[in-house]
Amino acid sequence: MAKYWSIADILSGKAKVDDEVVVKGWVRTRKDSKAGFSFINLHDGSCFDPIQVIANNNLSNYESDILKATTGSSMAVTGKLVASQGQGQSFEIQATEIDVLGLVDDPASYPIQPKPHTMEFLRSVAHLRPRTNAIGAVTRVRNCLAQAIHRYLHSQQFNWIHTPIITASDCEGAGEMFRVSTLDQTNLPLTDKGAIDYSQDFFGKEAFLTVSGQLNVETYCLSMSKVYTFGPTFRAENSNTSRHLAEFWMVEPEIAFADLNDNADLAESMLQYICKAVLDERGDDLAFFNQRIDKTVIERLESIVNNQFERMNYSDAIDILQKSGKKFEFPVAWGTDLQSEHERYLAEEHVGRPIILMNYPKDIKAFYMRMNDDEKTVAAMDILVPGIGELVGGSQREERLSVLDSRIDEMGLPKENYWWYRDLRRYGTVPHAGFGLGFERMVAYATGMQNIRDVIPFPRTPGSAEF
RNA sequence: UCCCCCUUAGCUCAGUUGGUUAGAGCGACGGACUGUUAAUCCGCAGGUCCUCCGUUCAAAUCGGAGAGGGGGAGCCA
Repeated sequence: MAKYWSIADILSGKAKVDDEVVVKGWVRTRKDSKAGFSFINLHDGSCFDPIQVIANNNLSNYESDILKATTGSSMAVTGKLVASQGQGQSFEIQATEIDVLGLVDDPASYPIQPKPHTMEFLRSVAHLRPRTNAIGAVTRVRNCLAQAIHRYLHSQQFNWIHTPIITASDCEGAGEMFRVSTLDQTNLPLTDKGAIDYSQDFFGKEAFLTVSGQLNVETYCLSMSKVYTFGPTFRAENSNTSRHLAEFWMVEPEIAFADLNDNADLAESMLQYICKAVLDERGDDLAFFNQRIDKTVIERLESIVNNQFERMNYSDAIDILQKSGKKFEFPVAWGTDLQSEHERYLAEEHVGRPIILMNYPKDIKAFYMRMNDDEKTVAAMDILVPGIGELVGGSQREERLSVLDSRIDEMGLPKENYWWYRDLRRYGTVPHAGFGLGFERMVAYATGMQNIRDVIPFPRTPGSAEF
């Protein structure tokens, strides 16, 4: 029995010429030569390139099956690995047996035709789009990034904490939440006062999908020292942009005995590591992205790996924007949040590479961010990258109970909801910090894909949860 | 949530001032040629002009409503 190989292993030279091999996959193209054979480009997802199979017309099922195998058909091929006589590939398979497993019903209307498609169209056939070059390449880069994140953090002795998806604590405060309920929506139980009686719901109280694992992961940080979450998060914001999803993945490292600079160091080092991993491991896919999607992708990744990120205080950024002589649609003033156009100017024009903005005004940031000595700013940081904008958001956390309490009061938050979060400051508190990396934004940055809906298999956005 | 744009063949798009039988490229299919690889050449098929209502002698074209999609802004990751 010949060995079943992945196309990646064969094309990278792991099989020997003259070996008998088996490959299985889907037909990308088939061209028939009157010289008495067909060229079949077979793809199995293991790498960017398909392998070329030569099917002679003396195969018993040549007329009956092989000539019917159009683009998208599946087959198992047994044959001899040989050096290619043609150009464009080093190896090819001289087939001795081809088992056509599944034909394509109606080739004329098969959505994935051997021609360019728009991303908008491919979204409408999300169940078939992984068969395209672009989405296949995105899938491999996405996987490479995910594996690299785990590998990097593991090598730094981080523990991966599986924080909950369902949360019954109404204190995450990072955005609108999706409700989780098993109550009969057509016959809701009511309290004496006419409100919905959630005490009868599944958890005995209101429950939601998480918008961030940060508060939960902080609890493990204050025991395990270096931890992270990596999983899906949900925001019920009515955001309709190429950078937002209702369901997305987020990496949130949290480190104890650390300040904002340690936090920025970690984020920078992790981003450099994972970008290097993509450069090292996915050269085939990057070559495609660089040629067809965004001619600056490789250059951009190399620039991340080879350069230190620019670090800048919020206040200095305001100065730079005000002195830029640039006319912005929104005015620049200390104390207001930066607009997209401001972030773009800083990352794309002023420094031309990723920039870490630090120490924002306290009034535009969350309650848990650590108050600086000036009592005007907090130890927050955003990493802005050209083309995407905000890729990372993080902060040093407020570890002093009294300061945390006054921030909670100042923002009018219900202190009782935070009892367990406050306990962390009562029992052995330490300085700690962390950040969140939007995983899809990272994939978009690493591939040059312009719309975040094309870097996640099945995008969920307002009004759209098809498939 | 706000502003703008789009919807015509499997896909990408033309379609003039409202006027006879709605076109092209790609793809598919058939043929020629060919160790081809974004092949090339010839031919053929393919239409609920998003849906509904209205204006009109006449609507792909004008008006209204609805559905779907996209770009930008805000929110953020």
